[in-house]
Formats: sequence, structure tokens, C-alpha cells
Amino acid sequence: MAVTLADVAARAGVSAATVSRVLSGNYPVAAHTRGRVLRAVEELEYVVNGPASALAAASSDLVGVLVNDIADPFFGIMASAVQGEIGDRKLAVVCNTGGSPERELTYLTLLQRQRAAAVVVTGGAVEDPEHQAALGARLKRLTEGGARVVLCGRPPMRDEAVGGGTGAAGATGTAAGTEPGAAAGGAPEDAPGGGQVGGRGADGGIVTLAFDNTGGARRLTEHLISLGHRRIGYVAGPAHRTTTRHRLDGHRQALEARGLLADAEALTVHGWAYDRPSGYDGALELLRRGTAPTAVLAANDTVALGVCAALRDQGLRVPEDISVAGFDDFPYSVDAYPALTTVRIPLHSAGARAGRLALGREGAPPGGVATVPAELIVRASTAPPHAFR
Amino acid sequence: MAVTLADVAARAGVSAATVSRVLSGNYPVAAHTRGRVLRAVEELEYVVNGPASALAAASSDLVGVLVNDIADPFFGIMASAVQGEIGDRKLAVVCNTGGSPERELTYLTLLQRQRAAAVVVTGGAVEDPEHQAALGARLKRLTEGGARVVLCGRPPMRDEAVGGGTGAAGATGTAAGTEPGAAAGGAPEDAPGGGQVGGRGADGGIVTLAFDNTGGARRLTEHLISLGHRRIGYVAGPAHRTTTRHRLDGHRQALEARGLLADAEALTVHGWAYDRPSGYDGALELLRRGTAPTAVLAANDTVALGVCAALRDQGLRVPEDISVAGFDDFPYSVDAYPALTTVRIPLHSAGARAGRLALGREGAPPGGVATVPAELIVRASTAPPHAFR
DNA sequence: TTGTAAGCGTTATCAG
DNA sequence: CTGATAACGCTTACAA
Repeated sequence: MAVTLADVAARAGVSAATVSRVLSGNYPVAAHTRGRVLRAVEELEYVVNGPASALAAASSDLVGVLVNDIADPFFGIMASAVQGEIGDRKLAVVCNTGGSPERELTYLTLLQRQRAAAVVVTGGAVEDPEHQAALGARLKRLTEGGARVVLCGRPPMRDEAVGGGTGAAGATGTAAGTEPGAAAGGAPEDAPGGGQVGGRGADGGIVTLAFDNTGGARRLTEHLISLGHRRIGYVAGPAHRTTTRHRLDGHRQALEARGLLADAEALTVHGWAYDRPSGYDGALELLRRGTAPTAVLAANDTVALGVCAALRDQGLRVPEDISVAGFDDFPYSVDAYPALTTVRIPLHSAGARAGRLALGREGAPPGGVATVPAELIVRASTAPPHAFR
Repeated sequence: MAVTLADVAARAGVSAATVSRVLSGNYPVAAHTRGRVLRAVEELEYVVNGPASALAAASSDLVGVLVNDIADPFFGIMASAVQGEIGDRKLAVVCNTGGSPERELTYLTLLQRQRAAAVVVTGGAVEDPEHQAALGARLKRLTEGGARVVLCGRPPMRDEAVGGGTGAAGATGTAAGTEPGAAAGGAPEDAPGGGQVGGRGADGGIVTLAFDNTGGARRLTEHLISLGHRRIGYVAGPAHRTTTRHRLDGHRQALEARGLLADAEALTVHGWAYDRPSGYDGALELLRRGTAPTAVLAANDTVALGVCAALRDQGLRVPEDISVAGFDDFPYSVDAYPALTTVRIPLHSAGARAGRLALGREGAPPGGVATVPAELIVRASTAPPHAFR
């Protein structure tokens, strides 16, 4: 485990500096000198010492990607897209937080330690002010250290959390609430307009790609209502997470607009995760609670599959007896039985954009925040309720 | 972007060496000294400089994970399991090779440059001797540099490729062929017994977790034959990949045992990838080729979903008109329509084991090679052909 | 265009 | 148990 720059230099009959310059390629070197150096590199099978060069250059070619679980398609697709953008020159360090706030912080510190060039944090945030503050602090340190930070799939950090910018450039974006459409339904937590981290352009600001979870959920519930459903169950994701709440918010906005909000509470259950068992158990719980709903919304497609399985096991047909809808439009949702009505979020393109943003290959959106649209996809798992047939 | 060890040392009124010792914790330090140091670290929000310590210690805490595509559940599940094992102390660098040999090599070099502590290479290998040689060379360099290398989901490297061990310890394992059961069917390429990289115990040898693709495929085809199928189509994966070939091998072994090998060739098509479109197009192609098969086997579950979709679009019912089976038993395969008959490979536990092996937390299996079993899972997508009903 | 030399921030070896 | 002090291998002004 040897062969260093010096060895190559010796072999090529040049100085170490020259070899370094040839290898990094950002400095003029005579063609024939470069040739000799390159040959020496080949012959010696020289491979740069990453840590050493990172130390000297005060920068590494690592890009951190925080995900809940890389095996979950929601995160897998985004991570894959990020990876696709950063290509061969940078390396993606993916960290499974399992949705744990502590691990999120731990990994952020680990990435800072590695002097990561950028960090992409994917998926919803935990809505604990304390954690938000700690997170903001970590993120701020990261950006101060020169790392680019991109949030993909969660709302922007509040200024308080991330400790204000240099002042001047930190323009308050145009969005009124945490998420588009949030104002309409009046989720109390969404409170004050503004107060978000602005896009300090290409310099160290945090850039956010928020998902329109609220709007998507609203349209989904509107679809169900227009089909004739009045009692709509909801197997939500884990509580205290932005994704869970925003989707619920959208659902409730749609209900409220039709005066259906009254029993929303009784028709909602929270799962422990965005997984199939949560859907299965949630559906059973909903069925247990007296008058059954005519339709069930799930936290996402995976949960919806669990809901369908539970319903099937109870002898109920989907959508004849009860409609089911998911969220996210995972690749396999079209092949499920029945094909899932859902809300598509362009995870791949969002992840790719996050990757470009992380590399600085794309400019930050105005205000540092962009919203990724969510599109209603109607398939076979939703139909009018019995009464309407 | 400052605060170094020296700063902490100054603040705590000790030497840099002491701070280093407190932080790495592997050296006796007086309790109260440690306390002072720790407080200083807190106050200064000190974060170790990873590259610097990696340089000085000649070791990093990065573990490389090579996958075709992290968005593919086959790889996502394994990567997640690896990640789960390495936990917070090591960081997983996941590299999407897209199945490209060049990128595989490139990433291996990149990981060597980072002085990765270990590398886990997942999924099938490309069966090009030239590439195998290049790959062996890279892997050898890696192990020589002290990195642990684990192959998960592909057959062991040949000794030639990886350039023999120190001799003595490189015992030839007990397996006879590249994969268990391979000998029975007589795939010519599987040729000579032995010749594999032995398990040099805990020291730098390459450890392999091979999947029993051949055995699984054989059992799957036997299942179909026992159902009464005689014309079995096969939408295989990309050619020249071990996974593709081993599964095909198993299929053919089963056919040959019943004298059904004759039109196997005409009933086989190769897709471009292990994806849905390949399944869709492959099924169409199969239908186009004259006498339709009564059952179709797919390269994996994702491909099988594509096959089902194509069949459905052609007005054929699965399994009434034609049976379909997949491979891998992805989480959603049970929820597909119809629920997929498939072969389960315990991807999660295999990945977890690979992770432990990579960390040296688990001893290498005898011979350095272990085979992960594959289990036939019969569900609704396979049934007797018309003639047998 | 190329060489020289001073760091970069830790770890590890030796004394004390 | 603690403190100097060399490495570690590369980058980058600064010279030549």
C-alpha cells in the first residue's frame, strides 16, 4: 500500500507539483511532460490518496444523501436520481436515518466531518421545534463550511432554525405558507407567512424542493367526494412528520369545503411507518370503529397495498365494496390489484434536480424554494360507492 | 470553517495529542482531563476533520456499496441491509453502476482512492473474461490496501482473475461448480471444479455470498412442468450476466430432465434490463413467434409485471390463459395482479450478512464462499394449462 | 512551464 | 497519564 505522488514524480523525472497539476488538470503543463507523467501513473498503477488531497485542498468529493430507508422506493428513486446527476466524479454517501431525528443529526455531523461537498436531505421532517432547531444548527454549520445543502421533499427551514442569513440577500420567498395551498385550509401550525430561508443564490444558502403534498391530497379527496363518497377513512403516516401532516391537511381542506370535516377525526388512524403492515392494521382498525367508510385513503401506495390486503382478507372487494387510494405513484402501483388511484410526485426528476442543485450545476429557484407539483392519477381502485351505482 | 484540534487543546489547556486520545477513546486519559476536553469540544462545536484523520491514520470509515441501480428493489433492499449493519460509525458510499463494466471499474478505483475500509459488490457480474480480469485486478489492489471485499449476489472470482493468494491459505472450497447444482445441467461455461478464491479467514481475502439462482430457477420450472406446462417461454435478463445465465441454466436443467429442451431456444428472449418494459416487449415478442407458450417465466418480478401487463393488453388472462412467474419475490409481488409465483431470495439477510462480513464482524465462511438459498413461492399467477383443466 | 517548500489537521512514536 | 514532534500525501502560493 504505497506508491505516492513522489514515486510517480520520480519515475517521470518531474516534481511532485507537476504530477499533481497533471492529475488535477486545472493548470497548464507541457504536452510531453504530461505524457511522461501519465505513463508513469499507468505503470505504477498510481491512485490518488483521497484523504490527503481532501486535506490539502480542504474539500472532498463526497455528497451526502439522507434518506429514511434506501429500500423504500420513495427514497430509492430520489437517491438514484441524485446519484445519476453527480456521476463519477463525486461519490454519494447514503445514510439511512430510519426517520429518527437523532440519526439525522448524527449523520449530518458525520458528513460534516467528511467535509462533504454537499448534502441532500430527502423526505419529510419531524415536526419537533427542538429537533428543528438542532437540525437548523447542523445545516448552518454545513453551509458555513462551504457545503451546499438541498432539502428535497420537505418544507423549507424557518429562518429562526437556521439562524438568519447575512441579512441583505435573504429575501423572503413568495409563498405564503409552509406549503402551497396550506393557507386555504387553515392548518394552525402553518401560521405566519414568510420567515423562510431565502435563496442566497449560488452561495451557501439552503435550497428547498418542497412537494405539493397538500395540494395533491386535496385533489385526491375531491376526486373521492365527486365520486359520491362521504365517509372517507384515512390511514395516515406516522404523526409529527411534515409529509403526514401536509397530506392530512389537504384531505381535510377538501372535506371542509364540502362540510364533511365533522367525522374526519374518527375516520383517521396513524400508522407507525409508511409500510404495508401499517396499512393492513390501519384498515382493520378503521373497520373495527363502527360504521365503515366507503373509501380509504392511505399515507402512500405501500400503505395502500396493505389496506387492500386487509380489506380483501375481510371479504371486501376493492373498489366495489370500498375504494382505496394511495400516494406517490410507485412504479409497481399500476400493476397492483386493483391498479391504484394515487397522486404522482415526480420523484425522479425532483431527485435529479436536487442533485444538480447540490453540485451547483443549476441555479437556485427564486426565494430558494421551489414546489414540486403533485398530479392526481385515477385508476381502478376508486369507484362510486354502492349508493351511487 | 476553522476550529481545529489545536483550538480545542488550547481551550482545554492540554496538548493536541491528548485531545486526539480523548476523542478516539482508545487510550487511557485521566477522567478529569477527559472532562475538560469534552467540554471544550462542546463549547467550540468541534468536529473532527475526517480527511486529516484518515490521512494520519491511513484508514477511512467509508464502505463502498456497488449496485446496478439503487432504485431497483433488488439492490435497494441489499444496500439498506448493508447500511443497517454498518450503522453510524461507518458511512456507506453507494455507487450506481447501471450494470456497466466500465463504471464498475471506475467506482472501484474511486473507492480505492478514498481508502474505503470495505467494498460490497452486489448483483450479477458481466461475463466478459477481459472485464473479469480487470475487475480482479482492482479487487486485488483493494484487498492489498487492507480493504475487505465482499461479493453479494454473484459467483466467486476465479483465482486467475484475482491473481492467486499467498498460496498456502487459499484453500479451494468444497463447491464443485460456479453455482450449486450447475454440474447437474452441464452448462459448459461452468467448466472446471475449484479454482475459486479461498477464504483467507479474516485477512484480506475476498468473501463471496453467491445466490442459488440456478437451483431456484430449476425448482420454478419443475413447478410449471408439474402443473402440466410443456411450452414454457422465458423472458430473460440482459445477456452475458451471471444472474441471467444461472437462472436460464436452472430453467434448462429442469426442461432437459423432462426432455423438453428442444424448443427452449425458440421460447427464450432476452430483455435489455431487469425492468418492466423488457417484460412487456419480451412477452409481445414471444406471442409473435408462432405457437404461444402456456407459461412465461420472467427474469425477475419486475419483468414479470411487464409480462402480465402485455398479456392483459392482448386480452389474455393470467393464469387462466397463460401462467406467469417471476423471481426475487419483491415486497410488492404479493400484491400484484395476480399475486406472483416467484422464487424468494433473502435479499435483506444476505445484505446484512455482507455488511457484517465487510466490517469483519462475522467470520468468512469455509472456502470464502457461502451460498444463499432460493425458495420457491407459489402464488396465484401460475396454474395448470387449459389442456389440464 | 516547472520546481521548491510551506502548510492542511490528525495520529502515532517517544520521551518525560 | 501527558506532551513534543515527526510523519501522512497532497495542494498551492511563490520562485525560478
